[in-house]
Amino acid sequence: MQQGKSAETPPRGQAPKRKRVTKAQQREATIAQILDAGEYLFSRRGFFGVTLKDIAEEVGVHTSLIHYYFDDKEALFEQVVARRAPLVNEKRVAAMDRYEREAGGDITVAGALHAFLDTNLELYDSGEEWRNYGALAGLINNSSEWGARLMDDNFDSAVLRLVELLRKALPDCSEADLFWGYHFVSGALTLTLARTGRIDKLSGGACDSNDFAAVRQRMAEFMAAGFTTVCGRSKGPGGATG
Amino acid sequence: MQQGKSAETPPRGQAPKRKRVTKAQQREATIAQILDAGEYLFSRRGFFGVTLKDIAEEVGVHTSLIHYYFDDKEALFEQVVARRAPLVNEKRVAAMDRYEREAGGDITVAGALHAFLDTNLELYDSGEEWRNYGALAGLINNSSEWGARLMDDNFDSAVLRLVELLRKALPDCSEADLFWGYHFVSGALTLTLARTGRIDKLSGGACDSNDFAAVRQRMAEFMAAGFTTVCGRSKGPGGATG
DNA sequence: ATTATCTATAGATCTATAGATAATGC
DNA sequence: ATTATCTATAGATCTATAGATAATGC
Repeated sequence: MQQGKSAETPPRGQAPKRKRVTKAQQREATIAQILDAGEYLFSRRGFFGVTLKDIAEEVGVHTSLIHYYFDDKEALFEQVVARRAPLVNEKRVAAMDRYEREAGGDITVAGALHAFLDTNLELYDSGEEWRNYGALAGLINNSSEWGARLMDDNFDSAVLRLVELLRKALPDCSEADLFWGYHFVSGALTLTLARTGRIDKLSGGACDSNDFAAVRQRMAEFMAAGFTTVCGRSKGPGGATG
Repeated sequence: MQQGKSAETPPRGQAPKRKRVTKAQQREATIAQILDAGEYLFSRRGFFGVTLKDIAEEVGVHTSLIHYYFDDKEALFEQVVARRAPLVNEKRVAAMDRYEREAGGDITVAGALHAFLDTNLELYDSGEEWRNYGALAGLINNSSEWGARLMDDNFDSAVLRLVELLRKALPDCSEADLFWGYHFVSGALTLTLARTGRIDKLSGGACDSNDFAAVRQRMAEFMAAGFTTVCGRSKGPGGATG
């Protein structure tokens, strides 16, 4: 079913192996291939549904090579998750910083959510590796303890920055309302990233799991209205529900 | 770590085995225990993270007994999912039917969502078995193909009934807006059911993953505001955002 | 000399089946 | 006689390690 180790097709779109490169380059390239393959496979079947052999075959190397580069399966999984998280956070924070600067004192819920979500949805739609990574995040976010811990470790900082903006937009909103609101956003976002295809079938074709542009057109406004309503009031004139 | 096979502690709250019962009763009891144990374990670690031996030990029987009652591991998993789905759907539909009857012609988005969500959140908080089942649904909903198919097979009917009500409340809303809205609701709901504990830590204690009453107080109104805003207009006087 | 990769294998599972045993059913 | 449960085991993995091999590094 998979492309196997045919020398013709370089696995997962990586460069073909061994082509006049230094050892350091070769090392980095192989590690990246293993992480890519793990990301791809873990995103479909979860931690326990993937064997090191699956990953090794996807890359076209022997299983023992994975042990050469990674302590164990769990460490590999955590590195898969950790690899792209910093860029996710940087982009989120950069977008929110920019928004805050441009908004001056007039921060709105919708504005903050647009900054947080739109950049993010674009990133997670910007290539196969990001689509896989998003689907993996979707799985992890709905998994019990271990998943919650991984989400904490990797994504909390930027999320707290969002909540800070929301707090400025809704100064009278309770902490519980703010964080439950974020919880709803988080569930909706990670289900989107998971691209399970459920909404496609359910909607009889009106929606397409892979149409992130459609999500961007709706999600920030949808959630902003929720925050504004639940928190009981918008922030003064020119409120957030536009 | 688990309670093992101590004869004193009946596993998963089931009745102790073999107590003057007919074979049919014994059969049903054992099957129920296996499904309960599977539900519990699958909800924490997913399909691949649980072995038949894990389940057998949790129940206190031999692994081969699971094969006696179930074709294979996959069939067991599907039966775990299928077992409680009819009751979920019945309760959802009954609540929505009642709401529609009582509302007369004046169906609101918030009313429909309250009917769908509140009954559901209550059910999923009504005992350990329901908490486990909800967490399992949370996992499945964010899993790729197989998960989406299981959700379709088990939960579509009641969901389509909800969309029907929403369509009546928002007659000018596009199908895409309706179903994307449901997609957001679905993600938020299944993350809630998963009870991962993430929001507890993130909010510094302001929220508690297990406080479904707090979710009930917020979720329907939050989502109703989202639908109403994204669909562009509410349905005439006395609209839905109250 | 170092290191990227492979071969070989240990030891521990895992799912599933065949067949034995010990109850209940009638 | 039937059936709920257990014993024993086949055959297939799975993770991980030890040690060999074949490149690059200097």
